Amino acid sequence: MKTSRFRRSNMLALAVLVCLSERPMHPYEMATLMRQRGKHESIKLNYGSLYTVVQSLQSARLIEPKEVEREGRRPERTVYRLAEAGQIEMVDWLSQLISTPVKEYPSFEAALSLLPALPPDEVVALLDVRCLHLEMELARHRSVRQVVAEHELPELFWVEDDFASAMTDAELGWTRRLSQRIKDGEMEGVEVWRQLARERGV
Amino acid sequence: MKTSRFRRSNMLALAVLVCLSERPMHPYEMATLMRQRGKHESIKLNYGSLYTVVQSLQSARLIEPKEVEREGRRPERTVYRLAEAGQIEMVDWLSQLISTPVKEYPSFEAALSLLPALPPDEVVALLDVRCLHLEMELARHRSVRQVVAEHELPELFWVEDDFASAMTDAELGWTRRLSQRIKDGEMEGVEVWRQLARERGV
DNA sequence: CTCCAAATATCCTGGTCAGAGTATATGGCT
DNA sequence: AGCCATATACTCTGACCAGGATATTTGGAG
Repeated sequence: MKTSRFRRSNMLALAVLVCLSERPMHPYEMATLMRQRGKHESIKLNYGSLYTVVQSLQSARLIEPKEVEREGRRPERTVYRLAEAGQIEMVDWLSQLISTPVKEYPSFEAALSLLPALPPDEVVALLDVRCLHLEMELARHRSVRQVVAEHELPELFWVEDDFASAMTDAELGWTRRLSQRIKDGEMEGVEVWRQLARERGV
Repeated sequence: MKTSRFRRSNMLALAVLVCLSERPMHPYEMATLMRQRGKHESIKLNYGSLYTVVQSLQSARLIEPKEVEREGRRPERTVYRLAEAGQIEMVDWLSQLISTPVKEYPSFEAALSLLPALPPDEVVALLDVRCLHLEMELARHRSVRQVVAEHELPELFWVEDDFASAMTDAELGWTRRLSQRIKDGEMEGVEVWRQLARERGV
C-alpha cells in the first residue's frame, strides 16, 4: 500500500522540515526559532496549525518522534527528527516553489476585478488611502533594513524582506498611476463607469 | 441577539454579493457569469465553495432566496436576491479591500525565507527556470490585452489583469537581479552560504 | 513575599473549503 | 436512430486550519 503522496499546501509544513534539517527539536521550539529569525513574517505561523501539520508530516513518514521529554510538571514535549524521505521532500518541494510560479489570488486583485460595483470618485479616494498605507509599509521595510545593516546580517537572511519590499514598491507605483488616470479622465470608459454607478443608484 | 458578524474571508462571497447587486440569479448562473467575464482569473471559483458561501451569506441575512424554479426534470435551482444589509456589506467590504492592504503570504516569499536550506548554485538554476516561466506568463498577459483591444473593451473591465501583469513584471525584474547577484558573487555572504551547504552535506 | 503578566507546551473544536460525485438534458456526429 | 461529449445544477464528504482553551512555571513589580 503506497501512502498517499503528501499534500504540499501549507508552507508551515515546509518550514518544519527545514527546522528539523538543522537539528531535532520539538514543535514549540520550532515556533520560537521561526519567530526569532523573523520567518513568521513570510510564513503564517500559529500553534493550532503547527501541531496539525507536524501530525500530518509524521503520518506521511517524513518526520519521526525521537524522544518524549518533560521538565518538572510542564506538559510533555515530543522531539521530532527528519526522516530520510523528509529530507528528499524538503529539497524537492523547496526547489519546485522556487522554479515554478503558482497562480495566487491576492485580495486586491479580486477587489480590482469587482471595481465597477463602486462609483469612480469613491474608488479614487480609496486608492489614495491605500497609497498612504503602502508608503507606511515601505518605511517599515526601510527601518528593518537599517536594523539588519547594524547587525551586519548577510543579505541571504533577509532576501524575503527585500522581495516583499520590492513588490510593495511596485504595487504603490501601479496604484498611484491608476488613481491619477481615473482622476484626470485619462482612463477610457470612466464616463460609462460613472453612468453605471448613477443607474445603480449608489 | 445580534447575529455574529459575517466573516470576510472568502472573496467568492464578495463576488456573489456583486453578482446579486446586478440582478437576482441562482448560484450556477453566477458561476457562468464570472467565467464569461474572466473573474475566475482573479477570484478562485469552484462549485463546492460557491454553494457553501451562498449558504453562509444567507444565514448572515445578507442575501435571501427569491424563488425556486425548475425546468423539466433538471435539479431545482434557487434564485437569490441581495438583501439591504447585503448591499451595505458589499460596499463596505469592497471599500476596505481597496483602501487597506492586508498582509498576504505568497509562497515564493516563503520559499525565499527558507533559501539557506539549498546550496547557492542550485538556487541560481532554479531562479533562472522561474524567470522563463514568468516571461511566458507576461506573454500570456500581452495576448490577453491584444484580445480586449480588438473587442474594444474599456480598461475598467481589465484593470485586474493589468495589475497582475505589472506585479509579474516586477517579480521578474527582481528575480533576474537576485540570480545575477548570486552568480557573480556580488551578494554578500555567498561564501558563508556555500560553506553552510557543504557542512550540511547536501 | 506575593501576585499578576508573560512564557512554556500542547490539545480541541467548529467552521471552511476543495474535489469528486450525481443525475438529467442538449447537441452534434455518424 | 443512437451515442458520446458537454452543459446544467447542485450535493456530499473528508481534510484542513485558525482560534481559543488548558495547565504549569518563571520573572518582575510593589
